[in-house]
Amino acid sequence: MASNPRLTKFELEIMDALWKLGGTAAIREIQESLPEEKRPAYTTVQTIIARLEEKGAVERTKKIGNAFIFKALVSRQSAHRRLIDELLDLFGGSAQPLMSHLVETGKLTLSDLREMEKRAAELAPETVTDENTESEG
Amino acid sequence: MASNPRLTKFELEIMDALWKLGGTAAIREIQESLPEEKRPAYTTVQTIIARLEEKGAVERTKKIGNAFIFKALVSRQSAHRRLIDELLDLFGGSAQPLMSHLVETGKLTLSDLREMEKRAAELAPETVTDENTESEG
DNA sequence: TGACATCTACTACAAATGTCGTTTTATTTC
DNA sequence: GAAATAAAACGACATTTGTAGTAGATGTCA
Repeated sequence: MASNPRLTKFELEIMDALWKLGGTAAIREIQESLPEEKRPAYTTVQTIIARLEEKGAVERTKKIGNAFIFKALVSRQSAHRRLIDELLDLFGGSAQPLMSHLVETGKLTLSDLREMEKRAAELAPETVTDENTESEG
Repeated sequence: MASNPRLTKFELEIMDALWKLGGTAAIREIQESLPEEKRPAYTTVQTIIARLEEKGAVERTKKIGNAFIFKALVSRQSAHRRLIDELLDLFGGSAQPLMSHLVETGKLTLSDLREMEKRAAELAPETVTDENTESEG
């Protein structure tokens, strides 16, 4: 589980581009996949990729023409997990205050919650009926 | 809504100390309220407070002796909101992927969700019965 | 009022981040 | 195999963040 490095916002954006390209791409592809308005210079992307390489977030696989092809080594999933964990840390490690916030600001609706409940129920077969919910044996 | 500035991790920690002290305190108090293991030098706290001042997150109110008393201008609430919004941005603005993650990693349990549901129901009297819940607009 | 304790103001500095430009090297094409 | 092209390597610079030292102002106490 070693590498799940801390990535900056910008690094995340580059990773996101890479993920969207299927997890494997050349620098030029990545650069050109970014929205024109905020498209950094080729060498900027190059620098970021180099840093991502140092951090173990991507690696170069083969060469096509004279360009290296890079592959994502961290998944969107794990990058997201990392972000979330860091946020939770700031909230004292618990997800509840975070939830409250989302509910209070309308970012989470009742039906979102119901969906989640189903999912949680699947993952935790422990689910008890209703009144029966006390102490375990 | 002007001031809800981006704060760094460290700045957040200092703000947290300040909030815990009731939102108003002198630098010395803040510094000494931090856990010994990771207590920065007095002047370090001073520097951070100065930066927080520039960012409009705190202001100096009065003087007691020769020390300034600082007051938090951003609430824990709004600082948290800011953090969450930024995280959500990275998730494409929607809270659901975030939720899924929390559920899947066990950070959120069924009963957490049930709690939240109650809260949501209170906030949104719109609550629909069950089957009636689909598409609109 | 002078010695001492505290603060504030100012300065400094390294590491991380954002953002390239230039030089070198490899590839392709006559 | 030399010119044109594209990419890689390397280096650079401003800003932000983490971290603190020092000098000068201010308050305190005998």
